[in-house]
This record gives sequence, C-alpha cells and structure tokens, in this order.
Amino acid sequence: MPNDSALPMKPDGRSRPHDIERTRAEILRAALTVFAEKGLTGARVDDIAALTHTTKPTIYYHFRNKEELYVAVLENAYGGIRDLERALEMDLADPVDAMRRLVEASFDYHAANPAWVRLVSIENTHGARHIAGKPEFARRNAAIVERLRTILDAGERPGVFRTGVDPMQLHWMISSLCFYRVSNRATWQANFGLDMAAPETAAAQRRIAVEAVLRFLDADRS
Amino acid sequence: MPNDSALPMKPDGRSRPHDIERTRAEILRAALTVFAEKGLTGARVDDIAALTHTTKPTIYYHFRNKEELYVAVLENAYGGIRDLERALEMDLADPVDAMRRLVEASFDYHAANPAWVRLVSIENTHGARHIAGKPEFARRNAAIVERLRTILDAGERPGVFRTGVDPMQLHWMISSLCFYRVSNRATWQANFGLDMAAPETAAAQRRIAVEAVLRFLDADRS
DNA sequence: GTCTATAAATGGATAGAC
DNA sequence: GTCTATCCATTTATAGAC
Repeated sequence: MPNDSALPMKPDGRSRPHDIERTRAEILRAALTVFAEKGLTGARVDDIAALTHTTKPTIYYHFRNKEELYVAVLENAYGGIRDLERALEMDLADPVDAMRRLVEASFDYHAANPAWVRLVSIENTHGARHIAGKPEFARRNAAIVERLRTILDAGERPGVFRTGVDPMQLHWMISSLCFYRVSNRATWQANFGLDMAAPETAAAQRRIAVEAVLRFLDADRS
Repeated sequence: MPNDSALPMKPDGRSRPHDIERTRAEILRAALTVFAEKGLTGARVDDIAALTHTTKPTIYYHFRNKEELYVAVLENAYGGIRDLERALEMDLADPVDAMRRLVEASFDYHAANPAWVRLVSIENTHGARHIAGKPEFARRNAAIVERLRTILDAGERPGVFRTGVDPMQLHWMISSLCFYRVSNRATWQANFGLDMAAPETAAAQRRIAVEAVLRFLDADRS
C-alpha cells in the first residue's frame, strides 16, 4: 500500500506510518491468543509481549493499560462478524435453503473462531461490562436477526414455515447450538471423552443443528 | 444432629466437630459466589473472606490454597446435579411426556443454578484442567445420557420417535439450549437489550426448547 | 516509537499468638 | 481452629535513554 496519508514519515523509511498499524495488529493478535486462553485477569501482559517482536512498554504506549487492550481485542474480534453477515446475502427464492445456509454459516463461523467464542464467554464472566452501552457491539448481531426476520417472512408466505416464530428467539436457538459446542468443548472432553471439534462430530452436529431448526420451523405440523 | 462422631470435643461446646463443617460450608458458599462472579484468577481470597464470618488464614487452613478451594467449590457445585438426576425418575409409559419433562428439568436446573453454569464456563476458560481425569465429575452427566437412551428406546418401539438418534448428541442439543441462555445472559442483555432471565422470556424459551427437541425426534417427518 | 531498568501496587500465602 | 500482622512473589505500570 502506498503512502496515502499525511502522517509523518522519516526519510530513512524506518518509521513508516504503517509500522504503527503493523505493531498494533501484532499486539492485538498476541493479546487475543493470551486473553482467550487465560481470561482477562489471568492473562499476563508479559506473556502477550513475549508473543510479539516488541516489548511491554510498547504495548502500554499503544494501549493505555491492560483493560483497554482487552477492549480493543474485543472490538477487533467482534468486527469479524461482518464476514458472517456477508455470507448471509443469499437469495430468498428458496427460504428453506436460505435458512439452512444461514445456520451453516453461523455454525461454521463459530467453529472457525474459537478464540472469539472464548472471548465472549470471558466477557460474560465479567458481566459484559466492557461492551455494555457500546452500540458498535450491539449493531453487529442485530443484522443477523434482521436477516432471520426476512427469511422467516419469505417462508411464511408460501406456507413452508409456520407463523408466529420470533426471529430473536430463533437467533437464540441457532446461537445456542453453534456457541455451546465451542465454548464448552473442554468440559465435554473431560466429562464424556467426546471432542466436539473432531471433524466427524462437528459434521454430525452441523447436520443436527440444521435439521433441528428446519423441523422447528416446519409448517406441516401440529 | 447429635454428637455421633469420635472427634475431639471441648467441654464448653464451642469446638463441636460440626463447627468445622459449618465453617467449611460457609467458606464454600462465599467462594462459589466470588469465583462465579470474578473467575478463578479474578477472584480475590480477601473478597471471599469478607463474605464469611471468619478470616483469610482460616480459609488457608481448611483449603491449602486458592486453587484447591476452587476445586472444592467445583466439586460441591457439580454434586448438585444429583437433584437433576433424581428429577428424571419418571415413568416411560408416555415417552413424549418423559422427554418433555427431562428437557424441562434440565432447563429449570440450569436456570436455577446460574452460579454453577458460570463455574462451568470458567472451567472451560481454563481448559477444564481441574476436572480432567477425575471420574467423580464425569459420572454425574453420564446418568443423563443413559436416561436419554432409555427414553429414546421407549419412544422408538411404538414408533413415536424416529430411529438412529444418538443420545449423546441429543444431550448436546438439550444442554446447548439450557446452558447458553444462562452463560451468555450478560452479552445478550448488552447486545439486544433482552434479559433471558426475565420470566416471560424464560417461559417462552422453555416452550421452544421442548418443542425443538420433540419436533427433532418426531417420527412423522421427512 | 521502542528499548532497559525499575518503581508501585496488588494479592497469595504464612508466622506466631491465643 | 481462628485471629492479627506481615511477608514477599508476582505483575501492572512507568521513568528515562535512545
């Protein structure tokens, strides 16, 4: 990327403005790993620094303290949901297929981003106080509920979906099936010896999630 | 309860053997609260002591260190699942009703024990390393899967349930719907302004969970 | 903006009296 | 078994040079 900004730049090129972003990005990546593994209080800034090419004071220079670094990691991780939103731009000619693909996309997104899932779990442990009142977080998930409402509408009109289903509750149902298996993988491994991330198990649960949702919405039923 | 043990007992009665158990129980209760609220690393032993009538050295006297106290809390909390197991001793004449009641019992148990749910989340954050390899934990949940298998069998024979459903995966599905809404209550409140613990919302999700499971098992379907 | 070195504070753990 | 007082390892955070 060329120098498209007005930021200061030394002649020797060592202090290119993009170095800053690269350093920040590297710290955020390392911090995501450590926070997801140890939690907010369990994470050590030293451990985060050890995963970068830089040192602890640099981390404090770019992020005021450990908690603000955590919030930055959280914002960064939530931003990835846009990938999921983009995956939802399918056509509505076949509502059943649209719903199936939405569930699969959500399932795959959770499975592919265990660090994000763990971060959300950790944030819940802390009462979600770092995202409370911040609309930039709320906005993300809202798009999915809107999409669900659209698909539900499209399926209700031809009578393939039953009426009266709350898209928010449907989102809860789908999220439960996608989130829990990632967030609780460790205790399931310990309690049942079942690795829910194993390809065969994941594939089976993916089919079950889709089937559970479609059967729940099916109109041909009491 | 009378003095039914051979433990030492002073004449003045102040050091009755049961005082020990009472102190331990009080510490465990306080520790459950703090660990569930702050996590393993976030919890402060001082905060735990502040919730008891005793002091920090007493905690270290009864439990060797913070981590062993945490494990004791975990064991204690897992023990409560026996209440759930007991609730599953229903008759099998009506498999659909038995399944409905199992889902409702699991749902209600999770809803009534948010501190336990949070502890399990925390334990997952730490890779379940405190329960790994300890059969006393594994044994608890296993009973529910066994019960599911029995109910599934009872429903398959008369043809009200379809065949080929893995009880372990069914347990996963039910647990997802019961656990996630409690573990992720804070982020849902923050993201959607929806309090999943509110009576009307909880009642709606309880119905949805039952319906989703029964529709998933229904034999009269594609 | 990034480093080395260190300060400041927190919080797990214990000594020793009773 | 429980207390008061305190230790000391760990860890967040910064001072100051480059």
